[in-house]
Amino acid sequence: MNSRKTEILTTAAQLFKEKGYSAVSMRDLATKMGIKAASLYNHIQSKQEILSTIVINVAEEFTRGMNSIVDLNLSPTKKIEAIMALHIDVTLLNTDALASLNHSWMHLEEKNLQYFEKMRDDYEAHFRTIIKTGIETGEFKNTNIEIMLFSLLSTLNSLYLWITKKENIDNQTLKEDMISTLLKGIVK
Amino acid sequence: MNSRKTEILTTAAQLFKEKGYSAVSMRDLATKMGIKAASLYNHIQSKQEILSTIVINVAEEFTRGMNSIVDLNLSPTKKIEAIMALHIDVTLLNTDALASLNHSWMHLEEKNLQYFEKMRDDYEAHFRTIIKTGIETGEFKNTNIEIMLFSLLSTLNSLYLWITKKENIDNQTLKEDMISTLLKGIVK
DNA sequence: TTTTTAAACTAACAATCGTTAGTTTTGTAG
DNA sequence: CTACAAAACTAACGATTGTTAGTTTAAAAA
Repeated sequence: MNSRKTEILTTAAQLFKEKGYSAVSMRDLATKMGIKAASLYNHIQSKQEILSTIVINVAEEFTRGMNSIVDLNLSPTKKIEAIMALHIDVTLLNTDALASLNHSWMHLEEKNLQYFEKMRDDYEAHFRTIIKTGIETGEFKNTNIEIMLFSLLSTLNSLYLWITKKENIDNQTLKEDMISTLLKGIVK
Repeated sequence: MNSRKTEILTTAAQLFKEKGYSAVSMRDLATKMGIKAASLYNHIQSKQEILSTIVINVAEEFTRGMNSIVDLNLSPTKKIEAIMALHIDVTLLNTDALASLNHSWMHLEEKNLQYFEKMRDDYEAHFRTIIKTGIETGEFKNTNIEIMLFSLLSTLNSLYLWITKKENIDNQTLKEDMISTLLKGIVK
């Protein structure tokens, strides 16, 4: 639809990735787009709207993905593999937005902040349930569940920092190697 | 030594953890300390000095730790276990500072920025060498080395986000379970 | 050619930023 | 009691912040 607005959002996401939301001024953003700061307001309502659009859209994408996976009739192992594929796919398509999701979400205002935190907590709860089920069925080791959850999530959440440096790895190999490393470890 | 300066640094680290360096004003910091912004300058030279002291100190601690481990006569597996112990110990003692190290390092000025990036790159290179040796000796699987490195590092770097929530886990159990999860995976 | 519309512009606003200068308060050592 | 030093204060600075109001430009529609 409004392609000029899309350009603003993608440019802002790039800048937010480099310096964070607060350190990027509307004049910085305008300069990068080759226009004046005031001109931005022909397309967007506020700086806050830029941030919330970037963060909420990609958060909703994760939420939709997780909700689909939860409903599938799969083993816990296969569900976790599906979650990893979700993260890799979403991260490859929204690398810069994921930097804002990870670093700048706390600058969302009241309403969107609550909405974001709800989605994040629900996501984590679904993930935790899948791991717990895997322990109960005997697929997973009986190690501390929070440590397992945290290890998987922090690696998946950090993907955006690293995924663009490895353009030589194809999507399928990346998924397979990440699944192997995270599920089965690195030692023989 | 100067205890008032130390109070400023720890208070600033708390605020930087919540909102990031750029979003914390000197007036915010002063208010949290119960004084006026101008009074801060009796103890510190600039806002930048606060950030660089916080970040560089803890970065140097990691550098010293890694340099010690590299020199030890240990197997790659044992060296990686030592690195994990290092991260857990440093993170427990400097939780707030690690938030700045992870989120606000890019606001360091020229000289300290280069110094920080050098330490970070050297740290990563040492880590990579240990993994590579482990693959060569047959201790580790022959999976993509960058994926292994990234998985381990991103989990260890994210510890600060999570470690304070788990005060019920004692240090030793935390180390053992993290070593198990990261080295041997979660599936049986 | 005239009209309309999207998207840029200039100029300015009130608020806030990091920081400095100079002064006052407070507690301790002589 | 006096003198001194540490650490607070008030007041203000020039720069930058997000944003608004009103105007001009450029291209498409009539």
